[in-house]
Amino acid sequence: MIGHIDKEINSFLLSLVDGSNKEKINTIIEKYSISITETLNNGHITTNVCMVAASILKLNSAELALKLVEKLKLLNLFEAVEAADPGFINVTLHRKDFVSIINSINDIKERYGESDIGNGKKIQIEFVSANPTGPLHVGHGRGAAYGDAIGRILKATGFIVQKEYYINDAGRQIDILTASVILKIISSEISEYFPQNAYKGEYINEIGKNFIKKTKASYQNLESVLDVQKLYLGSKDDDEKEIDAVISSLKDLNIDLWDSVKKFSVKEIVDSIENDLRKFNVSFDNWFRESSLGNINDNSSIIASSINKLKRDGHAYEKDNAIWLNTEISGDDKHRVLVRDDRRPTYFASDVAYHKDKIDRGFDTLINIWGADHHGYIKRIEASIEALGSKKEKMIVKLVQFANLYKNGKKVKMSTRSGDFFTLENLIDEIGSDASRFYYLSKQADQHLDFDLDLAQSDSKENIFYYIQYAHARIYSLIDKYNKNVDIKSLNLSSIEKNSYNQCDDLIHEISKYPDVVTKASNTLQPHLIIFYLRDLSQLLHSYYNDNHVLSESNENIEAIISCLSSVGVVISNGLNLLGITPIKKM
RNA sequence: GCGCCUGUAGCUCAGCUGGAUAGAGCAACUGCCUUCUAAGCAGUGGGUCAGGAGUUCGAAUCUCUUCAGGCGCGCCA
Repeated sequence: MIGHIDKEINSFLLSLVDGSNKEKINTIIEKYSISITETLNNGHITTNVCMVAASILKLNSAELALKLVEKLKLLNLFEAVEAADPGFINVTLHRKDFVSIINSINDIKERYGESDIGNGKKIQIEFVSANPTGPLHVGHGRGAAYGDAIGRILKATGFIVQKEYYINDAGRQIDILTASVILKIISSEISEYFPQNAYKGEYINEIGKNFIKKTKASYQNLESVLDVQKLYLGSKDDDEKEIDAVISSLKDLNIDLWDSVKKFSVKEIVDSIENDLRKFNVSFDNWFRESSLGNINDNSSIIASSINKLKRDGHAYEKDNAIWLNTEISGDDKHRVLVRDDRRPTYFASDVAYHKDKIDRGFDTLINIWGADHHGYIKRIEASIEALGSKKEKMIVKLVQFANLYKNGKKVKMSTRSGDFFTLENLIDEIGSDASRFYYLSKQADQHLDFDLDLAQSDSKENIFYYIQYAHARIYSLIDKYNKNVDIKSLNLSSIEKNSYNQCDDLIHEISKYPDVVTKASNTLQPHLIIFYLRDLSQLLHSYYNDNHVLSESNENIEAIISCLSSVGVVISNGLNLLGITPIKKM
């Protein structure tokens, strides 16, 4: 129906102007909206086109509205078409058309809400990408839930989506991890030495033990392969220098042991991260390793060729023995170092090469989901994208703010270095994957979130997660009670169609809004819109349920009601699925 | 100092590509379980949308400005 009106509006607009003003018409078409009304008081469909047109063409909006009303009436498609101040047009559908949404939903089920607005555009979403130096914590959980949800939403709206995890398996943090594991192995046998800046969590111990178990044949006696007396070269005055000294002496002492512990540790941690994410119902299509960008000294590597191209094109230059990138192109406030004066590349250099590689892989849009503390990093990456000859608009960075956990009314402390923290796995074990995802997504991603564990487990209406699930469960238990084997599509809708039963009208109106909600969530990358919509829909369902005793209605009414409630259930289920949450049928 | 985010009911938040009387939950008060799940429903009270100025037929929404809070500004990752 909206399609019909849209078409009519376009020809109406063209009739208002002569050929020279086509540009203004396009502006109007871009700006006006046509949508399902907020409440049934204003009919079923509304548009503000006359007000928008009036302001751009300097005409009177009320007069335009009257003209358009006449035109729409001539179509003979609607029950009523009315103008409302100061220029709204409200369309009331024939009852049969208004109700027909029930059958279409029951017909296409899980596809209701899907669209092709993405038009097959290829989008890549890179998220989580936590350093493989320890388990995922609750901060990572929010990015995981968010990235996965927008992946599902974009896919449902016609985009081709790839979800990618970038593994920082090269660089200093990994060296510290490797050193930590080796020192744990030694210290359990030989000495107690452990630098301040090494990783200390229990998981380091576990990795050490597993390494010994799996490789005891080749490294039976650690003392023979590693002369630990030489370890104490490091200066103990400076924590940073100390760990660096330990790293380089461990490498010098036995590079084979170093490499094999490094490989083993990264694998152990990546496996455990993948495992946690699986429990969280998050999967990735691709795991990209920083190490695959290659070595800066190898001219054929991605990282070297990226830097060489930047230098060739005059965007990167040498100064003070380092290589710098001019990032002013994007409004960054200073130039950034790509390669240090000791010829080691910075983290930024890897990221420049990584983004070049992503663009070379042919995506139309790259979505990066980063912790909000990285926002200062956006401009320099944009600059590198432009400098490499692409458009910075290709990349969209979505920032995810920190989440604070509260338990028994108190903030749960989190600190990574001490090794004592609340992991994502802890969270899932405590309240479940679905409730966790729900609360992570219940607020805009770029704003601080207070995550209340007690609320997420409580039995009250305040716990929106269960409020929505309860609505879904009520519908299915009612259908079961009516007839466990009912074929919904065979039910007769006539008593709602004939308006002899209209208590479901608010529900019907609400479910007809759902596709707009999904579209908006996709356009704005905001999954929380779906949560708030589902809460409103659930509220209408609970209210209806309380006021009406379905199974004591006439047979004809029951058939129509069950059919309608089933379509409501489909919508709740579809919405939850877009968030990666499994709808429940029994509480 | 510069950049980003935020300020809406006592509390936690929706609403922000401008649109119809500013919404919801909690808390307070009042009702509803012999009937399909009370993890529910109905009702009452509660607002200078931080302050000011501007653009507009129309501003919580856009612009400017002031105030308040958070975060970021490494040859760290």
